Amino acid sequence: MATYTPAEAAQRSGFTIDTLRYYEREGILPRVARSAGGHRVYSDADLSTLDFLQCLRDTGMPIERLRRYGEMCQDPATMTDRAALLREHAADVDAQIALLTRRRARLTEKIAWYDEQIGDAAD
Amino acid sequence: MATYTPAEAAQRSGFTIDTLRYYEREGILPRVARSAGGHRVYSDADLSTLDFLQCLRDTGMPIERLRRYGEMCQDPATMTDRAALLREHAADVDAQIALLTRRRARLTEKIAWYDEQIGDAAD
DNA sequence: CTGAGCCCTGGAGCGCGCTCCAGGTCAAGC
DNA sequence: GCTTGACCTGGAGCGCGCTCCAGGGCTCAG
Repeated sequence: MATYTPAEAAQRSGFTIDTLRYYEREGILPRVARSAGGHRVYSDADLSTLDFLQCLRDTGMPIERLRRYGEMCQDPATMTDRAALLREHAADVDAQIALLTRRRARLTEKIAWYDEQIGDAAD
Repeated sequence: MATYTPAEAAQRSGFTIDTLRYYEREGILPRVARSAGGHRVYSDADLSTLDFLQCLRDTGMPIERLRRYGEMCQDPATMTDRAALLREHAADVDAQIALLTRRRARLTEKIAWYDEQIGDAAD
């Protein structure tokens, strides 16, 4: 089991050191292990948690919901609830993708319209 | 050509009255016509502009970029630039959709994992 | 043992995109 | 004409998600 300094954890996770501290303060990330002197020592498990958190953030899950998920992860009896939360979130993501796709089509139309205008002007 | 009060424009566009004023102040929306007493009078053209702005906002175009697009729309000589801006934005939207789709797959995996855990526990 | 560079904590500050407020003007039904 | 409610302007405030800072402690190469 490898361990990582805050700087390493930041680099590998893609979050900044400040964000890692912030997530820990907010209870999103479980309390990270410490060295004798109080410095954080990240484990592989922490990194994989961070990796999944990145996925949730990328898909627009708000901090407050992330916090609830993080809390539930502390209690093994909450698996069903966690799965439910993720299923709900997945539905949100589907809606996002659907909206974005519709809007994207709109952009295509508008671009085509511009191209037409530009073409006409060239005549 | 129908006209609309601020309240009607807000309701039809889906933006709030405050947001409409804000967009106008920021130069995103061209200066809206006024009544003798100084009240805004929105036209069908304004509403269709707003509708397209909604599309750009929904796809995450930042205010500053919106402002530049709005400015360019004042000048008919900028069609090519506008088309270029939209093409760039469309590429961003494609990237967003692609990322979201990848993350969505990740969620599916995680949910499946939870379901497996829950199933095992039930035995 | 020392110095340079990480890291610590608590709390303030920031950028975005609105949202709200005070204090006053306009519009329209009665 | 008066009242009621929508609207005006300029500017302050807010919620989110970080990001930065001061003032100090840890660590490790030399």
